[in-house]
Parts: sequence; structure tokens; C-alpha cells
Amino acid sequence: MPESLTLEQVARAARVSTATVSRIINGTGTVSAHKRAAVMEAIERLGYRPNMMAQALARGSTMSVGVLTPDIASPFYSAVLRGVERGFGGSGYHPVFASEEWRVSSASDSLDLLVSRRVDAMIVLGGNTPLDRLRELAGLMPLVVLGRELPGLEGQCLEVDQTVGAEQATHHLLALGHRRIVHLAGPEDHADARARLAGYRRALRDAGVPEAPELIVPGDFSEAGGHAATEALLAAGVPFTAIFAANDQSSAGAQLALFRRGLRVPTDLSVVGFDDIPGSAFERPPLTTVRQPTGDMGQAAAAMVLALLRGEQPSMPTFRAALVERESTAPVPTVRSNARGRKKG
Amino acid sequence: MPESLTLEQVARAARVSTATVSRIINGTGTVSAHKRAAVMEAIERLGYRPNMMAQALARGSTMSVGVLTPDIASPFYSAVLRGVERGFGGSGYHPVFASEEWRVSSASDSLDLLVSRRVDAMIVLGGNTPLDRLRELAGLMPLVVLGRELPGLEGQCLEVDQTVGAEQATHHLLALGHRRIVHLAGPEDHADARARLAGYRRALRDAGVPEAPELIVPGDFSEAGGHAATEALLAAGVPFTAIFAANDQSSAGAQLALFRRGLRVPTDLSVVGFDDIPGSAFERPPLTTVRQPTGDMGQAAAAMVLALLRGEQPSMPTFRAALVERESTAPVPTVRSNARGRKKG
DNA sequence: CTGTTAGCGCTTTCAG
DNA sequence: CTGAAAGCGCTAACAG
Repeated sequence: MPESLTLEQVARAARVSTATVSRIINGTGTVSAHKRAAVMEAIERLGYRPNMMAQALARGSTMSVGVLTPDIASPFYSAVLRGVERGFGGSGYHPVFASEEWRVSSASDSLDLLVSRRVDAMIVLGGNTPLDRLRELAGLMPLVVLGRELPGLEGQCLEVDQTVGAEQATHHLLALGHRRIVHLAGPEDHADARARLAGYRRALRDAGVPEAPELIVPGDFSEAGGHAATEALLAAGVPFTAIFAANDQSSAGAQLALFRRGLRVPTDLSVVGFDDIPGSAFERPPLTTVRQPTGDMGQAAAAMVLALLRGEQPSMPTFRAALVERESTAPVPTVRSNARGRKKG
Repeated sequence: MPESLTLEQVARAARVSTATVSRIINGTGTVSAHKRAAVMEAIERLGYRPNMMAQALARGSTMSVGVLTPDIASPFYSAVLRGVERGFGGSGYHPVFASEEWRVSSASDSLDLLVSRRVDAMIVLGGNTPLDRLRELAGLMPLVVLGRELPGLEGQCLEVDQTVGAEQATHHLLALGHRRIVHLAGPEDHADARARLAGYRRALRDAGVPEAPELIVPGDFSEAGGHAATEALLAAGVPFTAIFAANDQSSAGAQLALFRRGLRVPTDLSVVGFDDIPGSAFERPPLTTVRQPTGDMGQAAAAMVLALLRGEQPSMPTFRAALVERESTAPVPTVRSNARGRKKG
């Protein structure tokens, strides 16, 4: 492996000082057109790329921001990540991704890694990071948290109201006449999951529909979890006409369980999901779900970090989850008659 | 923001020299238990985290390897990424992800960024990076390429034989009696897509089934692309009894088009995909597809890089794509009779 | 076993 | 406008 080029070699090749080359690279100070041309030529010819490590050390800033994500392979988080990338475009800063699963060693985790990398700021997605670590972090550098409300750090937490979204979803089902609505919940230790459950409950309460404990079943946001929970429900013979799943992935698992029993969606049962991940619009039938503006959220998080880095007060856009009515929901089937009219609307 | 701690401050606090602290942190050299304890205590109490930038500069190595991916949000690539993460576990090296979409500026792309970051090695996924840049890179540092065969760099290219996988898929359909099999192709400039098309063709040829140009339709690996192409086929009235999609995502789009026309899978038509992304096992019906060992591939790529970094000759595991028969395929429907027996097997 | 001392490649005063 | 020189925080000889 050839040693990589240094600023000094470029300077030598262009017959100028290292300071001059540095000025040109960074656009700081003024340099004569003559020398500038010589330096540019040398950089080009030699294929020089500044060593960011050295730049960071000398400058005291890495021009990078850490992005901590629970799972880099999740359709939801990766959509947010894309937004974050977009948000940093052209800012000079670039994102450094780290997934929570990743352990450098038993003693240090991804967060430590990012801190060691001396990122200038951090964006934390999701809620698995211990609160105290987050507080400590907030004292160290600009921090924006997505999807969790941190007591004392409200101004740096970007959230969409999951509760309202879940309420809308449940209300939609209620309006279609459903009364026995299953909620396929997410992990109990997940803030969003709890908020969605709360929205489900509120909608039922507001509609005066009593909550049935047996209709709230535990899931884990995965297809397999949704499948298992629904399977269990069916096996137990619990009656229901609709499922509101805590996310799209678990709704897919639930639907497979229905499918196995020959139950049709939305004819026999209605299903609504949450998130509106890319594939959901193409399910058969296309899934009615609650859309989260993932890309925009990521982009906004990046914008907030950038503002914080500039020492400005970041503006906090409000995001709302909104129901996307597609084709997995329909009026509750009438048992005693087949008089479901053919009238439009 | 508090300035972050330096090695020197720790050394001062522990009343030892910086060299001693460095030795302890890196496990190089031997240090008396007494001083070691004092240093550990200081590190702990102060919350010291080494500055990787400085370490990298001093050491001449960043202990990081760049991972370039076409799209961080793709279910396929992100599964590979997970494998890569696993593969680096405990090695001391850590992955730095960059997606090709991301542009630092008009002049420099993700690859430049990774080079600037002085990653010690690189893993490139997929085939969008210009060949000459890859060659140049290979001269600079250990490089492993996944999913592309680079002339002259065969030893560093990890591939699964896409052609054989596609052949299996097509053969499976052929064995079920299908003759009018659509191939919903991937992007023409994508090596894997071309290989899958080649496999489709080879299977047809081997079976003595003539290739019908109108059955090979262009897609782009997306749900929307699959939907549009299938829609067009249906609108044109082209007869066919099965679809072999170049990937699972486009197969979902295709299925939506069928669904819109009231066509049932696998009763009326059979569909097979490629990749076996996480959701495919939970489609209704579960999708018959060609599985790629994504996680293993990622892990193997990491292992190869690690070997290269140690100066060893990396071993090249062979991966094969294998058909996973699920429920989206069935014997071609008999038009003139409904005599499809009820015999098992 | 431990401290001293050169750098690593780059930015940034500070003089010219 | 430009160069010299002093670090940035850490590692790695090199002496003790």
C-alpha cells in the first residue's frame, strides 16, 4: 500500500508553503491566482485527499455528526436515516452512522465509539439509550433525540404525536362499525409503542366502547411476533373484527395468520398498521396505515443539529402522523344479512 | 460545551506519564498493578474517552473500514450491512458506512469521504462505482467487493452465483408446467440483474422452451416498477401463467397488479421473487423466492478484509443462492378441465 | 517498569 | 498575499 500523500508533498510539488495549500483547500485567506492554479494542478495530478483525522485534530472539530440507530436494517429507521443524509447535504457536515447492536467490546458501545470519534454533535433515534447517558451526552455536545421526550431536554426532542396517530387509526375502525378491535401492541419498553397503545385506548374511551383486555396482545414490532400473537388469538377463539397493529411489519405477520385460516382482508376483517413503510402501499390489499413522515423527520433532525452547531436556537417543526386510508379496512361485516349494499360512497 | 479530556489530564490526575496511560489503554507494554489501578480510576472518574482522531494520526491507522453501499435503506443491502457489523465484532476494527447517494459536495462523493477518513480498508457493495475508481482504490488499501466481478481483482470479489439461482427459480416454474413465464427484469446496468436474466434464459433454453421477447419486461428492482411493468403486460393482453421477478420488491408490485385484476396467486398465476428479504416469508401467500445468504455474505466480506489487513491470503467462501419454495407457486392451471386432483404430493 | 521526546498531517496565528 | 512555526492528542521508540 502506498503511503498516502500529505499536504506537505503537495506544497513541495507546487513550490509553495503548506499554509498556502491549506488556505486553498479550506477557502480561508486569500491566495494569488498564480499560486492557486499551481496548487490546484498539483492536487489534481497527485490525487491528493486531505487527511480528515489530521484536519480534525488541528481544527478541533471533525465536521461530523454521529447518528445512533437501534437497528440499521429496520425499514423505519433506515428511512429516517435517508432523511438525515439529505438534511446534511451541502452543509459541510456529514453523518456517521452507528447501530446500537454493534459492540466494539464488552466495555464500550456504539455511543462510546461515536464520542471517541469526537463527532461534533449527535442524533439519537429511538429510545433504547439510557436516559442518564443521554443527559451526559447533552452536556458534551449538541444533541437531538428523535422519538423520545427527555425530561429537561424538551427543546432537543423531535417527536411526532404517536398517540394522535393511533387514535386516528382506531377511530377509523370504529367509524366503520368495528367494536371488537384487537391492538397488536409493540414492545412495552418502547416509548412509541406505549403511545400507540394509549391512542388506541383513548379512541375507544371517547367512543364509549369498553376496553377488552383480551384484545390487547403483545407483539414486538416484527412480522413473526404479529403472526404468533394473532395465531394465538385465533386459536383461543377470541372474537374480533379488526386489528390495529403497532407497526406495519407486525400487521403483515397478523395478516398471514388470518390468511392461514382463510380469513379475507378487508372482507372478513379489517387491518390497519402504523408507519407506512415503503412496501405497505403494495401489499395485497394495499395497507391502511398511519404514516410517519420519516424522511422529513430525519431531515429536520439534521437541520436542528446544524442550527445548534451554529449556536442558533433550532426551530422545532411539528410532525403529525396521519392516517392513510387504503384498502385493508372496510365496514364491519354484517352477520345476519348479506344486505351490504352496492351503493357507492 | 466542555472541552473533552486529554490523555495528559488523565496522566496528571493519576500522577504518571502520558506514555503509561497510553500503554494501559492500548494494552501495550507492562505496567505495575499499582499505577494501573490509579490510571483506571482516573479514567473512570473523569469519564475519559480516547480521541480516535489523535490515535489514528499517531498510529497511522484508523482501525476502521469503509463500507460503501448503494442505498442504506434497501432491505437487501441493510441485511448485508448487518452481517458486516457482525463480522467485525471483536476485531478491534469497526465499519464506517457511507451510502452512494450521499454527496459531500459536487466535487467529492462518498468514496472520497471514506478515503479522506483514511479507512484502513474498504468493502464495496453493489456495482455502481466506476471500475477505474475501484482499481485505483485497490492499489491504495485492502478492498473487498461484493456482487461484482472485477477483471484483475477476482481474488477480492465475493459473489453468489446469481445465474444459478435464477435458473433454479425458472426451472421450478418450468417443472410446474409453466411455459409462458414473464421475467420482470432489474436495471440493465446492474450486474446482478443481468445475471438473473441470464439464468432465466438458460433455464428456458435447457428446457427447450423458446424465449418470447414480450415476456421479458424491464423493471428497476422497486415495487412501483414491478407494478407498472405487470400492469402494462396485462393491459396489452400478453398471455402468461407465471412471473419470475428479479427481486422480491418488484414481485410485490407485480402481485398488486395481478390483485387489481382479480387474479389469484398461486391459483391463477405463479410468482417467484429473488433475495428473500425479511418480509417475504410473511406475504400472503408466503413468497417462493431465491434466497441470498445476505448476512453470511456481509460477515464473510468482513472476514476477508480482516485477513487482508493481517497480510494473510483471505479464503473465499462460496455462496449459493437457493430456491426457497413457499406458496406463491403452483402447477399451471388447466384450462379445459378442473380435474386438478386432490392427491397429496 | 516508566518517563522523555519526537513526530503523525493539518490549521492557524504571527510576522513579514 | 505568504511562509515559519507552534501546536492539536496520542503513540512509539528510546533511554533509563
